[in-house]
Amino acid sequence: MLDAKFVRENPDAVRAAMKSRGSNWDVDEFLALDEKRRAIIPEVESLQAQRNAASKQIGALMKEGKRDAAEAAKAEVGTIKDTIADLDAQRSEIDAQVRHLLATAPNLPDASVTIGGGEEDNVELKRWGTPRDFAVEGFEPQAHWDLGPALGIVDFERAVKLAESRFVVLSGAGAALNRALMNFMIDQHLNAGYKEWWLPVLANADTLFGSGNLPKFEDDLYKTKTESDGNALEGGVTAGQLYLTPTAETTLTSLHRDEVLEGKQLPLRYTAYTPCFREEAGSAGRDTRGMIRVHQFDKVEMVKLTRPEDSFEALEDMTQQGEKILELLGLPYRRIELCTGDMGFSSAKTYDIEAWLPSYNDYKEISSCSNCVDFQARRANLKYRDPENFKGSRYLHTLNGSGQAMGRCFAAIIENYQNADGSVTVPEVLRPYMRGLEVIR
RNA sequence: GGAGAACUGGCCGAGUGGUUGAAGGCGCGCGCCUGCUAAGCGCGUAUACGGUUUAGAGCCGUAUCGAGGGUUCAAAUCCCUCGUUCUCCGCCA
Repeated sequence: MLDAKFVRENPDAVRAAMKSRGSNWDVDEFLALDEKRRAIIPEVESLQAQRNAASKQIGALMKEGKRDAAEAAKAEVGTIKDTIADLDAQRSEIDAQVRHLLATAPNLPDASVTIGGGEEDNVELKRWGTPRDFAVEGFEPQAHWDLGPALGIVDFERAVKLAESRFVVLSGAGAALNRALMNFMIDQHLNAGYKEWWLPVLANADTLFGSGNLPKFEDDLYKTKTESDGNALEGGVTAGQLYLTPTAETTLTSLHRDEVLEGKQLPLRYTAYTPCFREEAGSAGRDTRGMIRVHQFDKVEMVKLTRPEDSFEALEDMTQQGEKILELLGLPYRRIELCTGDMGFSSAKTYDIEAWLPSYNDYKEISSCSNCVDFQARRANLKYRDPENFKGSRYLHTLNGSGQAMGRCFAAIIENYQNADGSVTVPEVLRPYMRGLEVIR
């Protein structure tokens, strides 16, 4: 969420930022509502002050036994009361509108981010590793959606039988490889000082609001209830509604929601494995084959809570931590800095890590690391205090990054490590996690 | 899923319609006293928003006693709905 005060005082900067993102968020609508709101507040409050003072007097008169005087005063206050009720109604209407507007405003891109319209304007920052030249090796590489089923470790058909399309079943060495990836990744993060968590994969509306998934992206989420099940509450949220989490970012970031942390505790570095659930409602027809875009996938997530002044350095560290996983797995990758037009809703700056995928003959996103600065902190009320440096409490900064998306990593491994005979060599770092298995055949 | 009890400031805890933003205690901060330690004494100790101010401090106002709504001139106190916790019952990996 943006700081209302900042928007009020820097409307041109916000306008430019929204434009750079390709967002049609209406700064002027906000300013108009904000002005109305700020006009009505003193009015209501001074009337309330009058009422409170008069009520006190009535109390005093009653005590003195002056009943008639008290009754007269009551009648007088009655008219004030009506005016207050009227203004109050106006205020809560405007408040709701302001809240909704602020809740649907995307974060402001950091000044360092390249201005651009979309994917084509992203900036490649580095490459690591060299993709294998299968032509030199004399065979045509198979895509993971052919290779996996051929090896009997990936089964799309049975996934459809059990659920529907865009689900995956893994078996035998495939299931083991997936589990190995999870343990390998988490161990790497533990070595780097992250703390491991195990989390619910159903979360409530407050949690999804804090991360920025609600209210704008409800269509991307699986829900436990339909609208007709319960009482509709304010904000269109169904009573008792839970959502399948699209990423552990949502829950990891909300762990300290409505808490005030001690500055000494920061930075907090958290990691968690969870399955992730996405409707992919808007992605019909994209990446329809294989396990690149599915409704349920596994991910090991990293989240950091930092002091504001440390967050951009923390983003570099976190991105490197994500890259380290791919380096240890021997997967060629490149790092992309997303331009303003391609960044996610909550992010001020995002690096994507893309792994080489022979089936796409291209790099494909496997990780996304973002600094959300105080955007999620404001939504989730995440604060810290540091009495030696300032009075009271301040919003901290939140960061999140995949480390890594296990399904896409799985695909990258079997494609990049495939052999001419259709077998797949297990990356060395994973063998200890697979009871020593060297080759999947 | 059913029944009962509870939910007050950092913590404990008083408070069933009228100077209660909230007694008292603990904790914490500042000061005093005491030749160490311990004890004692005094003062202070919520947050958000709005106004005032160049800014801060200060001052004024409003809101906040689980959340939301209602009754009333006036609600921590009365009513309704919801949430959470605890106890008992049911079900269950």
